[in-house]
Amino acid sequence: MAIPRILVVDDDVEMRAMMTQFLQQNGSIALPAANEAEVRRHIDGGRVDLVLLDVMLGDENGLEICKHLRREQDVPIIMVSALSADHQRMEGYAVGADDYIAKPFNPELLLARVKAVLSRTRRSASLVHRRNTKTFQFHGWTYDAKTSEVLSPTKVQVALSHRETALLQVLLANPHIPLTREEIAANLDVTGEGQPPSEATGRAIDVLVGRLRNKIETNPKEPKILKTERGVGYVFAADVAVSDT
Amino acid sequence: MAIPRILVVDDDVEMRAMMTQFLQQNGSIALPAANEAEVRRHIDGGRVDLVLLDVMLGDENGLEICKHLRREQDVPIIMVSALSADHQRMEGYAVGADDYIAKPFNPELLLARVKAVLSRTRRSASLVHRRNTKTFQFHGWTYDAKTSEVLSPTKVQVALSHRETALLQVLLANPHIPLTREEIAANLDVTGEGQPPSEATGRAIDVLVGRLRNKIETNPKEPKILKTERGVGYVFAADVAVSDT
DNA sequence: GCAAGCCGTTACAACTTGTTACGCAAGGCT
DNA sequence: AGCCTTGCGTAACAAGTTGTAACGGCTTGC
Repeated sequence: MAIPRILVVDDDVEMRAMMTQFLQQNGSIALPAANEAEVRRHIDGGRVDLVLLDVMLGDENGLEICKHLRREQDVPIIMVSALSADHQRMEGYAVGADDYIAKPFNPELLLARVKAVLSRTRRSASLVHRRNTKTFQFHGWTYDAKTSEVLSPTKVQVALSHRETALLQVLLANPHIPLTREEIAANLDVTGEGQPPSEATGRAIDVLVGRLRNKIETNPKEPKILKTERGVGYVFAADVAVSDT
Repeated sequence: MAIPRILVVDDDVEMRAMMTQFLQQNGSIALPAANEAEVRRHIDGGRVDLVLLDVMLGDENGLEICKHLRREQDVPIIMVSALSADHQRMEGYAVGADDYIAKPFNPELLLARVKAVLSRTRRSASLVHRRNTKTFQFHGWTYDAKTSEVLSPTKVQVALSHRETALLQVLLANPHIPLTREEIAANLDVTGEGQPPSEATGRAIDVLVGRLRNKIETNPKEPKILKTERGVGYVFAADVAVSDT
């Protein structure tokens, strides 16, 4: 990320000065504010990556401001307050704060928590776009997670059904790790997005595995990729190379 | 989001039992683990939305595990520890933890912080996930996006197929807006997660609409909810109330 | 009114997918 | 070694899903 812009909201001038100065020394841009109007101006106007919001702001209330912000904004908010009782903290979380830090605090710790919230925001933002854009390669085969297409070593497309695709995804995510039928079933249903609420019972997984083998094993009688772990379950026994697209 | 799946990592059996039980009572799925191997197994295998990670795990170290996970995973991690000195907390944040909670802790506060981290993750992620936490009401009917369940005005569950559910979702997202067959088909495939790459041609949508009407219209011959827009397509003609879950 | 579309509906066929049953193979036990 | 129990592969089946096609009624414009 670029240099983070942090809005410091506190009506105590000294405290605000201390915090802004400290943040700036540690590589952030710190913007001061003392009331809701100023907060709003900054957020609506420029980019703000995180808000450090004091709870007691003269005749205004940080909790209220947080609640208002949450109604329309996803901006990360860390509440800062001398009110450190559990129920007061929980009130902060209840109105949508990402963290709640009691005063007085260790500035280094504040910085650590700011960084934690910022990196969680960043990681989550990039995740979604990446997740479905991967390509898996194993034993010459290719599985494209975006299109759910499977290509044989000779680059011929092979048609897999819903569940076969889901099974392959589960297996690809766990190469060389033996999975029980229960584990497979549970993850299959997750992939299926709740449509079939049936956590497949009986021998369904066995049959499914057999069908997948028929499609992706050169010799289904002697599986090289999807091996049986007697008494346990199944293993995806090939090395998997994952590449972003 | 669907029900959050939380991995509880602690080598103290009682503590782990307390935490898992509490989380489950509060609407999460809690998965127990006691060492890095088990953690890895769960994370690689199934979906895990958040990890509650104890620092002192017999001869293993939660900080190390956290560091390892962060090398390849974006999964949210909350460290839990009896080590509550500032430098110990900061060590937790330094290895990539999203939060650091000192033992002993108030379970309610733990829950609040878990929720805070999860919702930060969710907010930063995408609308797609958010969409699945809602309940839609129209004409006495209820559609729960989480479970894909449909309840009739008399609260009897009605079974919809994959595509019928997908169709209903598309319509619910566009109340009172006439949609062409092409628009519907395109959105159906998005919902279907790329499995059937067929952008349903011909009269498929008509038939699908007919089938859905048979299930959710009091009198399918005279549709009050899913109306036909002659020469255009179809409209979801009921008011929709959306509520978060 | 009448013809041309447009739409509802039924019938059908292709697929998918879980269940059952049968037979073979792998280990364990004596 | 030989037998026996248990687990696994798979073929056959049944239930359900979903797109296509065809027929007939209804609307619309002339």
